[in-house]
Amino acid sequence: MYRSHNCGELRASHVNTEITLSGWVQKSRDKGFIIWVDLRDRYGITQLVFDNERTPKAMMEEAQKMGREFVVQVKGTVIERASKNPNLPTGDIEILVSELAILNSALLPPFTIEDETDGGEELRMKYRYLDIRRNPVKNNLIFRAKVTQEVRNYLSKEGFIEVETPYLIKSTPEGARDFVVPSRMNAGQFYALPQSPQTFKQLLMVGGMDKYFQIVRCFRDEDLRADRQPEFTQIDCEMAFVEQEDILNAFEGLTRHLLKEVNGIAVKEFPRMLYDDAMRMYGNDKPDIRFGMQFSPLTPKGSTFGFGVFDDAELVVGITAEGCAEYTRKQIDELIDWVKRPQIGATGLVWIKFNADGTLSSSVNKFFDEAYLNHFAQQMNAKAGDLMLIMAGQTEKVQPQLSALRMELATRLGLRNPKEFAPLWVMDFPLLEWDEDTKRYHAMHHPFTSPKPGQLELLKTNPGEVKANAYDLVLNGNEIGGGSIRIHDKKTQALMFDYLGFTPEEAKSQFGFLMDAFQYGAPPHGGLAFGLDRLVAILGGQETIRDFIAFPKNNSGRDVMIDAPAPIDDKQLEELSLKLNLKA
RNA sequence: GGUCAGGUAGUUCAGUUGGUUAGAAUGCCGCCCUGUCACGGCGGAGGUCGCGGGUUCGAGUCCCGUCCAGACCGCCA
Repeated sequence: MYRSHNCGELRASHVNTEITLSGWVQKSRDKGFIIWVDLRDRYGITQLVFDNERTPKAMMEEAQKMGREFVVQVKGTVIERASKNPNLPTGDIEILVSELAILNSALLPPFTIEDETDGGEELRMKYRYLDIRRNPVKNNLIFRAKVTQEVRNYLSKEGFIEVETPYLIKSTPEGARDFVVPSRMNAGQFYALPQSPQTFKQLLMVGGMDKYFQIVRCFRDEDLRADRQPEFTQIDCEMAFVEQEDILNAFEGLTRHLLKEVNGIAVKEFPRMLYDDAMRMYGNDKPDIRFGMQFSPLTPKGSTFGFGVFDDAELVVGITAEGCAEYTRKQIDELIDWVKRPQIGATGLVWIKFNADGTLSSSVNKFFDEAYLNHFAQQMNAKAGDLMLIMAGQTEKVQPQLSALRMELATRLGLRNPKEFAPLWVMDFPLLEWDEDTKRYHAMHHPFTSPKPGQLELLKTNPGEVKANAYDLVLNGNEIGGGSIRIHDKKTQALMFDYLGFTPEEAKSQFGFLMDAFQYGAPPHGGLAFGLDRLVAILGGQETIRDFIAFPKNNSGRDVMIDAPAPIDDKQLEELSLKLNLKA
């Protein structure tokens, strides 16, 4: 038996108990006459004690040899400490060791195994197995397990069936780049790893599995970001015989359940917002509604502003930063520089201070007198002490720019409390999106999304105006889930492929299996998929998803621990009927 | 594909206008220490300044190239 207890559970009530513990040496403090060793496992730290009076000389020498991260087993007696440590749950006791076995020695770790490690990202990823010994990473993984457990609890209770769908499927040109896998038995042919189990879950609906879910890995061969991995996990769900309302209710229920069970928070509001309103009021299809600062469109007093920048603009819109009128010129200039950075790309930023004494001053005093500025202040609901920030230009440029500024200001003002959760449904997304590169419309969500009832005809005349039965679940300014009511009849699906520029032959060869299935009694259906990695990170109150993934990829899509991807040898290539064509 | 900021001791970093023997903290090693828990004291070891080329009397520092890693844009239905 390696252990009778773990390293986190012994208390004063265990004094005089004979116990066996196993774990890693966190640190030893050798005072010469006495040696304390912090023994660590997943559950906590327990202090071992060896001293000249009570420990045999040979064991004392053995104890002195133990370095960091040695794996040891001890038998001993729980004793009360002479000096207790209130910072440690086990701080009232220590173990007087009677038997010591070094189970394995350890090289000195390349970074310290502590909450505030001295290790950089790269080292931590190379030695991820050591990193996982650290509380922050370990606790994140445990937290993730809790979330997935509660997802299964809730959905199972609601009658959802967990079904696995294949990972080796077929490549399609729609959407993201596919990871492909060569087929040895079918020379010259390739599987693709799924970007999502979308078509399979729809086929499960045709198969009569009317409530399905799966916690499933998905793969997209696109460039990475801090919050984007080439393989990521979705909570994938689909339901048959449902309307949009049924789906919203079902997954609002799941989200409430998670917030309650995982975070102990009962969400009151679960508001819904139209996509058009989100864009108008927040310039963003995933607004963070933990704070206000809504967009205020500005209109001139008369027929024109008399200020070229505003008069020439498609949209003049501002946000009001409460209590920021005292920002210095330097602070405001810094904000202006911030929005002008290439990443944001704004051409400028107009500011108006509503001073505490009621006067108004601005960067555009030349063009607007105080009465005119007051007109703006009224339009923006500004009051004394507020700072108004205004952008003007093309709607599709100004909206994301001012939205970025809104988020940045909120971060600086401390309005984005990670312990506060504000979920939001954003609904009625456009069905199609114009793509400047290919000069054609693309499905904004995916090509299986159904248009709003009665809008099918509009596709012919005004495709950009067509709204879809599509919805996103937004939490604290992050899209954590998205879904739609699907098309479930062959005719509409064929029509959709036609509008998206597929020839009938292409549609048949790529998605014929789905349209065939629709001919055999496909029920109305719809669903939703949550991005689990991001959801877990947000529920955990953190920005980065990487530390909620046991073995993440780096910025270049590499696993630096196992050093993947890697070349394969010629024999393998030959088996796969592949020839490399590398540029020198 | 692009933009920005990086690569210096095991680790995290500093290094001025190009100028003597490249520093700090921490970790590591040794000795000491009668209750530590961020233990403490004294001493010590530890460097291909990512790599290659160039400018210069002289390069960690300037220039060019390259590799690696990071944030973002494009991309991600």
